[in-house]
Amino acid sequence: MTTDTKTKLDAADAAVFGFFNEIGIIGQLSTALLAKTLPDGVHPSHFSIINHLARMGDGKTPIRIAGAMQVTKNTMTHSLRVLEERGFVRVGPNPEDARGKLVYLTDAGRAFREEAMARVTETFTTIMRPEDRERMMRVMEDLVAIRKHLDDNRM
Amino acid sequence: MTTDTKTKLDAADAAVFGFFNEIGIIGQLSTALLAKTLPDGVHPSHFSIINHLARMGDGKTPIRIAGAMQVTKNTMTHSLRVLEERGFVRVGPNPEDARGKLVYLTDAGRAFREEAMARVTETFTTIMRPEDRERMMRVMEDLVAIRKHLDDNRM
DNA sequence: CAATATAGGTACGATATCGAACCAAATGGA
DNA sequence: TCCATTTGGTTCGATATCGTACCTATATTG
Repeated sequence: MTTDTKTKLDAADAAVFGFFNEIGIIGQLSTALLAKTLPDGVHPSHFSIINHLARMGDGKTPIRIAGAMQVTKNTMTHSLRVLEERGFVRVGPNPEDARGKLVYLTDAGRAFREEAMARVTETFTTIMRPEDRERMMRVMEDLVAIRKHLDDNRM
Repeated sequence: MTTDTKTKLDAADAAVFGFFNEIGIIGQLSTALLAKTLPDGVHPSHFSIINHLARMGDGKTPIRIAGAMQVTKNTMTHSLRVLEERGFVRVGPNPEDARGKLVYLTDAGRAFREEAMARVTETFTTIMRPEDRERMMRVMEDLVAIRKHLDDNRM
């Protein structure tokens, strides 16, 4: 029985490892595509921050954004400085905590997001065939569930 | 008709964008997990190179590895130097091309991979519940197809 | 109330990655 | 054959990210 159990476990382990391997490759390829469609000097991580603020609402603290982006607060300090220099975000004081700050999207930031999303989406949809889109729609529900579970169980 | 077509296109576009968004988040979270299980000084990209050589066979040129890893040749030069210093790979001359080199895994490199994979897999399987694994198995086929299509259509 | 602990941010040094420039060997015409 | 082009690889300067240390302000506890 031990060998049987072990064999099953190994197969399951390999499946899990393979899943993350596929995810990693697709993520890398799509991030590379995204990077190419962004203007010079704008890193995918910058776009990701703007996108997050637009989707989830702005007026968040740098720490919260760093947590959501899975980067350290030092990295966020740096990224926010770049975004502020470009006029995409505004960083103001936090009225509720004299130590903290709050980050707001500017009109220029929102406009930049719209434009970038249009270009990126055009690139993506050009490459993806109808059958690929069907595959994407088919797996979406499971992907969302897995993402949520991972998100809720960070270590 | 134009508006109808446009509406459908927008919905499909949003689905494609959403798919890559989910993939990106899962990829980031899993890479962060991987990084935490690797020993100090070993970057996920280093593990990825070793894993690639073990799976696909070693004796490849740095350029080919760089292409597979989606990084530039400069980055590969740097990564291979690190891996060589750690004794995980051996870089020798290419008998067929005096300009080129060939990369081989050492016994230490293979041993390191075994050990790292065991730790990583343990971390992953600890977090993933049975229902998550079912989801993973369910989406694997579609993910592989999408990955292959993206891989064959790099731009 | 004072001392300590905690949390938000920043500064600094290190590594990973990239783009551009460069070198050396191979390749392919004229 | 010889020169131009291509290809494999390195070097250099720049940015993104991280870990550690540090500062300041809030929170906590005696």
